[in-house]
Amino acid sequence: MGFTASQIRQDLNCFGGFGQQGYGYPVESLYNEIGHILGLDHTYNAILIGAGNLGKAVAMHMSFEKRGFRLTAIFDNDPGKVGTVIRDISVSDLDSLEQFCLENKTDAAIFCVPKEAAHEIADRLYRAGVKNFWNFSHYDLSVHYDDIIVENVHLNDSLMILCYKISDANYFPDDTSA
Amino acid sequence: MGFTASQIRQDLNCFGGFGQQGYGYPVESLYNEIGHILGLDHTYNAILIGAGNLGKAVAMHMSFEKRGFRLTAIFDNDPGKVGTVIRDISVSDLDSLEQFCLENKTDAAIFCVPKEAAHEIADRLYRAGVKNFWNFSHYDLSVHYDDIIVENVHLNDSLMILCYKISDANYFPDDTSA
DNA sequence: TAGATTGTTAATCGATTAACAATC
DNA sequence: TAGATTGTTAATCGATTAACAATC
Repeated sequence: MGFTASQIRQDLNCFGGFGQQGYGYPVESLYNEIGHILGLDHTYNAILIGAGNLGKAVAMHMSFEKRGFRLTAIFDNDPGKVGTVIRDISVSDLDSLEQFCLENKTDAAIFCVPKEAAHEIADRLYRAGVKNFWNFSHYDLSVHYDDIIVENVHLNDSLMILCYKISDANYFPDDTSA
Repeated sequence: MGFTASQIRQDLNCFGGFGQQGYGYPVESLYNEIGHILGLDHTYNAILIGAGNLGKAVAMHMSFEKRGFRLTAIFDNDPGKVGTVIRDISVSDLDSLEQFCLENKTDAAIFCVPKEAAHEIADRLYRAGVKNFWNFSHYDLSVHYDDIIVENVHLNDSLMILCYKISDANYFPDDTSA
């Protein structure tokens, strides 16, 4: 993966000693330990906001259980989508968001809404007590709150990075630094 | 955004001096300069491989023109998808991939295929001369080639990072380092 | 002139790498 | 014992921050 042996040892030792000098690391138990450090053995309840193409893709293709989550509900404000079933979950009306959060422990929100709707819906989630976000919207959620946890997936940034890599390689064809 | 003034100045000066001492930076021309540095004023031709939910979401919601790209074709191996239209582009059969690349300059591939198909299709693209990838597949394309450019969007990693952030915050509630 | 802001050098900080003892 | 591999300290490297001259 391009890491040095030294780096691996340093990084692991931030969390403890997992190997045995002269013998090596026990692969399976180290794998499990890393999963434990990451918190993958939790089961955080997550709700999906937005059942468009992106929301659908995320709902259908992610192995939430392997990553410490469980998808408990899907919300959309489009009446045409409410009631449709995605991966065994019936899409609920966004109006019932607060009620659902009141009745069901909700640890995180997967945020697949257009930029225009982001601020308002984020606000509703925050007031309903949901403060952890997997944010696919092109919107900086951290602007308004300092006690939320956000992991951003900003595809525009990613695409611009690709553009830069291609352009840079074209200008400096022999540069192998990338 | 959490950067210091010093860092902004240092970073900009990697590419030149864009401001005027005592006066400031001209916002609009600096914005354009950054776009130029990133290569956003290019028009790279990109093809989308995979017209599933994720591929559809990417095709429909990304402003390719603003990011230096133009979507020129969409391919899928599912006969049920071939011929359907996504954002004015008719989905082509994956069999015609090589022929298309032969007849149309193709700079990059947006790679929305399942892990199982990734290696084979990446190989076909490489042999057809496509060596720049926006990679949504859970597959490490750089394993086989050292002369390709890859920008990865690995959603599993992102979700595990969120899981870690939540778990870490729960263990150390007063730690503001995140 | 005084205040403000960039360009650029120097100082600081943190992460990566190297080295080596401890251990199998 | 010899070879190999981790744990841990020290050295190196690079990035961030601070400082200040140049300039409006």
